[in-house]
Amino acid sequence: MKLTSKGRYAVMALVDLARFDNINPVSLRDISLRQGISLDYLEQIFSKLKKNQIVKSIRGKQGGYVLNKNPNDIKLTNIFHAVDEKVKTVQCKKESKKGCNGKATKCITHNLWDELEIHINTFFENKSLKDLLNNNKETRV
Amino acid sequence: MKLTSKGRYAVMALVDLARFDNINPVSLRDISLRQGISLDYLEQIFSKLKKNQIVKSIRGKQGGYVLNKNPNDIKLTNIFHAVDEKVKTVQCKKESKKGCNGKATKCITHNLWDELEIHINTFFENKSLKDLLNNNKETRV
DNA sequence: TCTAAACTTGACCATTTTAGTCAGGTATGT
DNA sequence: ACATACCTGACTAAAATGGTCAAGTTTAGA
Repeated sequence: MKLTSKGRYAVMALVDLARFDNINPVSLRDISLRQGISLDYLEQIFSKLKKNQIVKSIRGKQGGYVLNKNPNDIKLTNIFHAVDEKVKTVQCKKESKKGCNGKATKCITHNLWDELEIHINTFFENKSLKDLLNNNKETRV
Repeated sequence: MKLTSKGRYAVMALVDLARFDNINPVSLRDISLRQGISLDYLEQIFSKLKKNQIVKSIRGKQGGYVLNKNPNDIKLTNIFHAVDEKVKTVQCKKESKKGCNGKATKCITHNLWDELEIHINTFFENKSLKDLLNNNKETRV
């Protein structure tokens, strides 16, 4: 199981944004340069972040993006949800309470994968942008 | 981030195996039928499980596979490692202690991804086949 | 001894996902 | 008016996924 770069980039970009948006909006071009992420790709990502009210955009010259919430209120789970980075451990539909893979019974390890999904999502729910900013100030290894 | 079916199948197959290998070796054909997994695919998976000493094989008629260890000593992490299901959250090389993506400095969210990786791996290290067997007897929902 | 069941190995492949690129827009501060 | 920046959708090469297929070897049991 691996994290896609869409999710990774989204978080990187938002941390970058959070550090620089104190006064002026931050342009994607700047983020692109600082973080080494393709500008075109960033635009796709920010389009989704905007749809999910995580950032606001200011168009025109001197424009850019600004956080739309307090960094403390932006959890990893919100970011990942916005860019469709989701945790999937089971193939079977969630809705069909019993029966996986067209069988009459629940697959033998169903509970395990549910547990795993919860385990991972808990991590994402407890981690906010604020946490990452602090963490980064310490530049701890 | 999602679990691949190679990893999922490996665990399903081993739980199945653990339940039936008390007396005789279990054939992949049986597992295939019970779990609804392609026989050819199972063969690939068991070849790896065998290389990693998780199962033993008995060839010939009436042959099949048997666990090579106590279910309590087979952790999820062992199974996933055997079938190359690994948790990857960073693109950057582990070895290069400083510097991600060819940059001089660590990427801004590096610590986060490391934490996440540890968080997930901890789950895998603490879960054994034995746990899954018990869990399944209870048939809890 | 013959045969069928079962493991063994390696090549092959269609589909899907990923990680972008490209080409055009539109809005707005100076 | 023009440069800067956001906005949108189509497109695509490469990798990963989730298998299939073919051709073995081994061994129990009739």
